[in-house]
Amino acid sequence: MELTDRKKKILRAVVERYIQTAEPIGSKALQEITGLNVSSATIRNELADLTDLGYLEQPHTSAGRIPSPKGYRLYVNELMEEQRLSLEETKQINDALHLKMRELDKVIDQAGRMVSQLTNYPAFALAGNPKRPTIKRFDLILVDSASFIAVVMTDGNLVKNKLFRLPTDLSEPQLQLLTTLLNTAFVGKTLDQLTPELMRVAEHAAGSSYGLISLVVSFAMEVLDSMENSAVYTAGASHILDHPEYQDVGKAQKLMAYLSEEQAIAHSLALPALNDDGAKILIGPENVAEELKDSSVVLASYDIGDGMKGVIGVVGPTRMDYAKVAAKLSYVADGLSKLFGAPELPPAGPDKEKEE
Amino acid sequence: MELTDRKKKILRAVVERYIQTAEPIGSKALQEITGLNVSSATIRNELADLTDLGYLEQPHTSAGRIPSPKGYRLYVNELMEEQRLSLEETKQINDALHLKMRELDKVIDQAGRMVSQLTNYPAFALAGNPKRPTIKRFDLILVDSASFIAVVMTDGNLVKNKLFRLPTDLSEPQLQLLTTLLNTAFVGKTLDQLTPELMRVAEHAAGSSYGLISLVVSFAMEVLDSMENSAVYTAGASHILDHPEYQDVGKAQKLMAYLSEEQAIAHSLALPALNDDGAKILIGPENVAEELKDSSVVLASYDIGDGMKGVIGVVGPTRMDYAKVAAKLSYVADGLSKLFGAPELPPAGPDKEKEE
DNA sequence: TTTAGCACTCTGAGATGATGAGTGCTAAAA
DNA sequence: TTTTAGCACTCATCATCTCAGAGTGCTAAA
Repeated sequence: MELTDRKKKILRAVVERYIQTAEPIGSKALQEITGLNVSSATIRNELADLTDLGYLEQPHTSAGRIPSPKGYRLYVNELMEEQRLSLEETKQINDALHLKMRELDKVIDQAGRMVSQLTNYPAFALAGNPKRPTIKRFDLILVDSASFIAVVMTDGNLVKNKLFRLPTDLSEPQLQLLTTLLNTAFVGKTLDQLTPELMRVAEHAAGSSYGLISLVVSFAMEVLDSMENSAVYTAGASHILDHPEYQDVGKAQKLMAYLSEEQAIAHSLALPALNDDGAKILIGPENVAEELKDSSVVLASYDIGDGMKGVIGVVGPTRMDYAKVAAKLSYVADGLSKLFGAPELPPAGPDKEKEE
Repeated sequence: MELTDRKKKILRAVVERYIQTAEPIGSKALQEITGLNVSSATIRNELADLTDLGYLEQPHTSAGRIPSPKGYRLYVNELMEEQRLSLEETKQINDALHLKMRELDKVIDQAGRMVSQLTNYPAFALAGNPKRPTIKRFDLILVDSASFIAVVMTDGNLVKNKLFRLPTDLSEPQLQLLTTLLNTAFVGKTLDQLTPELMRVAEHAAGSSYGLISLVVSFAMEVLDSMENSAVYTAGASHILDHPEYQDVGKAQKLMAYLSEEQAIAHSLALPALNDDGAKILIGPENVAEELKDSSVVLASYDIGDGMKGVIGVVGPTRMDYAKVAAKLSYVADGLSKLFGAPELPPAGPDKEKEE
């Protein structure tokens, strides 16, 4: 059954007011802020209807009404107006995004922090890989006779390195041989395909430096493993204490403890949203995790390139300012997609008038 | 003026009991737990003395006594017995330390998390460099005609890399030339010494690929910069809510906000302790930071090698179990020093009976 | 120097009652 | 049929009060 326009208008007023004040709102106040030309008694009747329909709740008999999760859902789906960010806000985000950008990890971490600061809610961010990552190439760099650097590049264009210091000496040709060997034997393989048999074959081929094979390969396995179990970056957990719904320390503690369970966030919350476009809003009991049943989550996904995607999101009370948060989050997610999509570099020449 | 033995015994009992219960303790209870064969009235007299001397405090006229910061200090300096870790505890720490260990950053982060979990207090960890870092060598790896990997190694044996994708083509000889050029021009320089003039000279020498110089060098500058402004890893902030002194949300919030100010932790707290050996304990007002004036901090430093050191620490209420925390922290710090000090690798051959 | 005794202080937990916001219902008005 | 005014009723909140209990400081005797 569709709600009448008047009911919608009242519901919307309740939600928006409650988002601001965190206090139940009564018929008289609604009469004023809705601008409807009806008496408070009429509004009371409407409120009673909305309550029967499950859109509103009453903390106690003689308090005003607050939105129920169902009420928020209707609000988000139908009543909420898309929020435009102010110029100042977009500028702020752009500036932060174009700050120094190093490794993928750091960018994601930084983006999470920014979102948290921007929204005043705790935020999390992660990169997820829908395919199983594989190794794309190996390079070994001789540093001195007893140490070398292994550089491993994956098909997601992620590059990791590690410095190995050895108890024995090592020569350039030896390293060259190893590099060729590694590249022929292990490139294109997923974590599972790096079997002990494969290792044995390669080790055999490596002759006297067979021990190094397993060292470098186990480093490569670590890299692949860390890509599959994507790291989750959280930021701004202390913001939950800003909001009156978490003045009860017990509640705050539960939520904060959940936020530090990175794997829970990754698997039950973020990864399922990896392929949804736009902002996704999960209100109270819509959340799978028990700890989030009376909080809400807003998520947005972004493109990293090479088939990789990422998710960034915030957690807050159900009384969250969904319109604003969703707008900011989408904007940041778009910004990240663009950042990753853009060629790494501006055209080779910097802004100098030099010419050879 | 030295305290009498009896006074010390009483003070110690007050501190240890208060650490356990977080509640003021009165003369009668002390009479029992100290085992002193004197009446509660005598103890009352002693308590009055200790209070006059500033070692104890009274929350209100008719409550028991609690230790003052000065009391804790005396306890920590003279009365506290060194805590031995149980076998189980040392095993737990060892296991955690020998987990998969990738990059320096991750190890430090992981160690912080572990300490937090171990002590139930929020923890932080960082690496600090007493000298100004310099670049030790550059390597460029051609990936395909339009992209290459820059590998930068610093004198702290830290290796970082970055993948560059170019809008124009690139050849192996070109890259070789660049590598040589970078290594001759910029090795051994600190961040400050990478002047625009130096850049100009090198760019000139690079001929047509002069633009790449500035790209790689600015990456190197980022690396140096990130080493100077060492990252701080914090973990377990939610633990502060476990303790009754932070049931007041306002207090908890202030402390949590402070904990997320990484630079504050680094500069005013951790780095000054970089060269102290053993555990360092800062009680309440002994802390420089305003936000920590009624909390305590326990710190321990560890060796990373190559002159680099690191600090790991926890933050908690002044009513912290100093003995236990200091013991755990020292143990972890020692473990880290050993971990970093050990040659990266076991002897080249793994545990196989193969021989060529 | 120690102890017993006692008056005194102060907190914390209940109990009590007034206040006021807000409701639901009824009956009249539109 | 919908809207409105009127009114009795409910319930949280706040301030006030009392009371018990824990713990103290002081005095005078041991």
